[in-house]
Parts: sequence; C-alpha cells; structure tokens
Amino acid sequence: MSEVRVRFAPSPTGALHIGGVRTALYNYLLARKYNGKMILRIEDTDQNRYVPGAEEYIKDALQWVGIEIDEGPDMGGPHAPYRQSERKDIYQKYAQQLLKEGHAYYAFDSSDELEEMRNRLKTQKGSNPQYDSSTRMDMKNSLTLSKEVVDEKIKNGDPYVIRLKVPSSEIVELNDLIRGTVKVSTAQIDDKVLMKSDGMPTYHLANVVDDYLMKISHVIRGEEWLPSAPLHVLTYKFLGWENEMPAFAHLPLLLKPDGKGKLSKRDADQMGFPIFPLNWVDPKTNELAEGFKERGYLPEALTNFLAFLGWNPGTEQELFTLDELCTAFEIERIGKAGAKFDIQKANWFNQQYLRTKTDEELGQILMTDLKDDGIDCELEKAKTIANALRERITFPKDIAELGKVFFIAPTSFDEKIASKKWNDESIAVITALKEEVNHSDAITAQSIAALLENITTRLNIPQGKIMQALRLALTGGASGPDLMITMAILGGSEVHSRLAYAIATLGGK
RNA sequence: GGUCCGUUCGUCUAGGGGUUAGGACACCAGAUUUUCAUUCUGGCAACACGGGUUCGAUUCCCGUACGGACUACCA
Repeated sequence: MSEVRVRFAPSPTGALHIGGVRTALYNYLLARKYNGKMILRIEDTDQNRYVPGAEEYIKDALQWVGIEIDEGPDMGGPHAPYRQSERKDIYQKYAQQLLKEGHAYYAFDSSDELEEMRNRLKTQKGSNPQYDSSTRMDMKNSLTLSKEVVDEKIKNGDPYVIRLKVPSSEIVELNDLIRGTVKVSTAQIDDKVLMKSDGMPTYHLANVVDDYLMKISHVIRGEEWLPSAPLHVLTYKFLGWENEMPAFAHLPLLLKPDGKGKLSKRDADQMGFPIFPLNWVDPKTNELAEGFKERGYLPEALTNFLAFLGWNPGTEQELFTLDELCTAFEIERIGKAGAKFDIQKANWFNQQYLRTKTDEELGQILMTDLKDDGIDCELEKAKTIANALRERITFPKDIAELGKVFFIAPTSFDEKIASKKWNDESIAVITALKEEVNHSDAITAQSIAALLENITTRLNIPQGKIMQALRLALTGGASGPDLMITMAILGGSEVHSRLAYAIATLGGK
C-alpha cells in the first residue's frame, strides 16, 4: 500500500462532539497502524458559523485523548496551509478549471428566486425540488444568459456562485470500504454550489481539492456524508483526478442511548453525561458544558470505549491501550449500523483503567482533592488509603469521596444500621475496644484484629454480630473498606475518640 | 415526499447455509467478604416480519416494516 495519509477535518463551529472524537480516533488508528500520517485540516469556510476558540478547543481535545497530529495548522507540513480560509486562491483556480471545461457554470439567482423555484416544484407530485439538469435552464445562470450579460454581471460585481454541472442521468459508482458499492443516478444529485458568493468554496469543492492536493489516501468520515459522496466522486472525475481518488469509509453514527436518533448534546444533558471531551463554555450563552475529562473519564478509557462503538477486533479482548488499538485496528471490521451511546459501558472502562493506576498516582489524586476541601494529607498515608479504596472507585473523585471518612469523624450515624445492630453485645465489645485500644497511633491491622479477637472471645460474642456496629461507630455508615485496615489508617487515638463519641451519642452501658 | 444507508440479547457486539447462536456492559441469584465494593459461579435475554432460493436459512435474494442520514451560497 502506498503511504497512508488520513485527515480529520472539523469545522471550528463550536466544541468537538464526542462523535467527532471517534471519527478522529479511527483516522488516527489507521494512520498509526500503517505508519502513515495524520493530518488536521480546519474547514473554516463558513465565516458566519465561525466560533472563536473552537480551533484551539479541537486541538486541545485531540491532544488530551492522545491523538497526535503529524501535519496541521500549527506544525505545518508539505501541503500547508491547513486552514481552508487560507487556501481561497487554490479553490478559485480549480473552480475556474471546471468552468473552462464546461463542468461548472455561474449562477446569479437570488435566494428569493431559489426559494420560489423550490416552492413551485414542491407542489408537483413526486418530484424533489432541486437545482439540477431538469431545472437549471429555467434559472439565471451562464447556461441560460448570453455571454455578454454574464460578463457584464460579473464586471458589475453582481453576486454569483459557481455550480457544478451534474450530468442528467449517469450512474455514479462509489466504493465504500464499509458499505461496499453504492450506486446513485446523477438525476438525484443537484448542481451543488462549489464557490459561494463570498468567494469561499463550499465543503464539496474544498474537500475534494484538499484531499487530492494533500494526497489523502483514505477519507474516513461520518455517515452523514454518504449521500453527497457520489457528488464528490463526480467532482474528482471532472477535475481529472479519478485515478488518485482516495478510498472512502463512511462511519456509522453515534445514536442516543434511548429511543432513536443521533446523539445530541440535549440527550447527553438529559441523561447526565458529557458530550464534549473537555469543558466548553459557549461564547454566546456563557453556558458551561462539562467535558469527559473534567467528569473524571480517563483518556485511555474514553478511546477504548469509543473505538468499540462500531468496531471490534473479532477476539474477546476488550481492554486495549491506544497502542494496542493502533495495531489491532482494521477498517474492514467496522460495523455498518449506528451504535447507541451507553455511558454505563464507558464507566466500566473507566473503572478498569483507574485500577491500573499505582497507589502513588491514586494517592496524588486523593491528596489534591482533599486539599481542595482544606484537608492536608501526606503521601504515604494517601497511598495507603488509595490502596484500600482502589477496588471501589469508578472515577478519580471517588477516592476523596470515600477517603474523607479517614479525616472527618462522623457526626451522625445511619439510623437503620443503628437500630438493627447497636445492641448490648455490640456496645460491650465496642466499649471494651475503646478502653483497650492502644492510644498511640502505632496500631496495625494485625494488632487491632488480634485485640478484637481477644475481646470477642473473652466476652463470648461472635465477631460477625458486632462488625456492622463497629463500622457504624467508626464511620457513621455501613460500607467501606476492610475494617481492620480502616482502623489502622485511623490510628489508635482516633479510633478511641470515635468510639467514645459513638457510645456517647448512640447510648452505652 | 425523494435518494441513500442500516436492522443478532435492554446496550455494544461475535458468528455465519446445518451452532446448545459466543462474549462484554447492565440486571438478577448464589458463594466468598462480619458489611458495601471487589472476585468467583450461575441465571435472564437476541437473529424485525413476509416471501423466495435450498434437502436445510438467522446467514443468500426480493419485498415489507421500522430506524437513521441527506435533501442550504452549513459542514
């Protein structure tokens, strides 16, 4: 295979959607697998929709998930510039070529006139109203107007667009790597605008020209482009690039978790999960949308999860690092059907990856989170706590959430547990433990276990009957890591005072 | 409306003319854990429908239904 060159070509109209991240990921995986190049191209040809900060956001997001760009606006490359707004002249040149060769024409119709045409045709049964071979001779363009009039209009600065002259009825064949051969009659394709009246190209022209010039080998993009792909094939042909045309792969869409339809920000908000990789503040509304990163998703978990939405390796392995994904990835194994976005599975991946972190890494997270709550904790202790908690967390913030109990003594106690488990027997054991626990901090899980063993056998009370009450007294709740370890971390004097407080509040003998 | 694409457990999916249709998430149950979590074991649960083709279709073909995308001087 000749060099694999793929591109991710977002338009800077806002935050990068999670579906966009997946598209970028698939491109990246293919590039890495074949030691090819990953190109970032900014498609900013719509000046009305341009959102400041969006380009930066996209780059930051890609970097966070671990997608490295080989060529793009920042690092440049052999086919710079990589921002379409900076390539205007190039598109103009090819538009002129198409014009000269009779594959395109000038059109002067106003938006009112276009609308009128569509409305007129809409009333006719079965027809789909579009600017095409059947209607263009009724419109104002260089096909219907005399050369003199056209030249005059252009000289006068009358607004015009350049449209592709699509043949009236030919079959265009598109070979899609995921969907196989797709055939469309040109009768269904309209004379798409190639150059807008502001001198900017539309996606259709810019995309074809850039992919050709940048020597893109595979166009991997969302399925929403499939209907216009035949148009692009046609454009390649007209430009004389048919033999250098990239391979196409149209990805199935990400669907909303319940019901039907594509995943939208609205759904995500409703279901309570993020849709953007990073926090995004909408510059118009000033509204903050929380990102996957800030929500506590690890980039490796997110990429693993995303990769499996529409692709699988064909084995039963599910956990893949980004590197492993790169080698395992195959376009042929991408599915055809849209995938519903199941955040529970994402959470599971997150849990799996969080567990691979060392006690030190987890401890660091705990320390900084605690600090935010005004609690100081040294690393060794943080590591111990992290170790005790590591099997119980899904998100990084869970460590501090669950670990707080080691720093903040309970002020109230779970009533249900209290009424069930706080009785003469547990009070006896807990009172004895309070008296006998080594008040110095130097207790270990082993020593405290031995002490408790000693007390329960002496009082002839089965340990199982009092453990719940003991946890209640120590933490105020009914769940948490191993109790002996909990007490060891707490330290003797803290255990003593917490037990004393519990006895005082819940009652004792 | 038109064009195109799609359809295997609730979800992500494997599979493929003859299989007990496999895995994972979620859920449920049991075991372990004194508790919760973990872990382990087990369970629930799917080939949209109707016609063909075939000795045999979930698998191939055609329809239907349902879903989706597109139908802009947006990408």
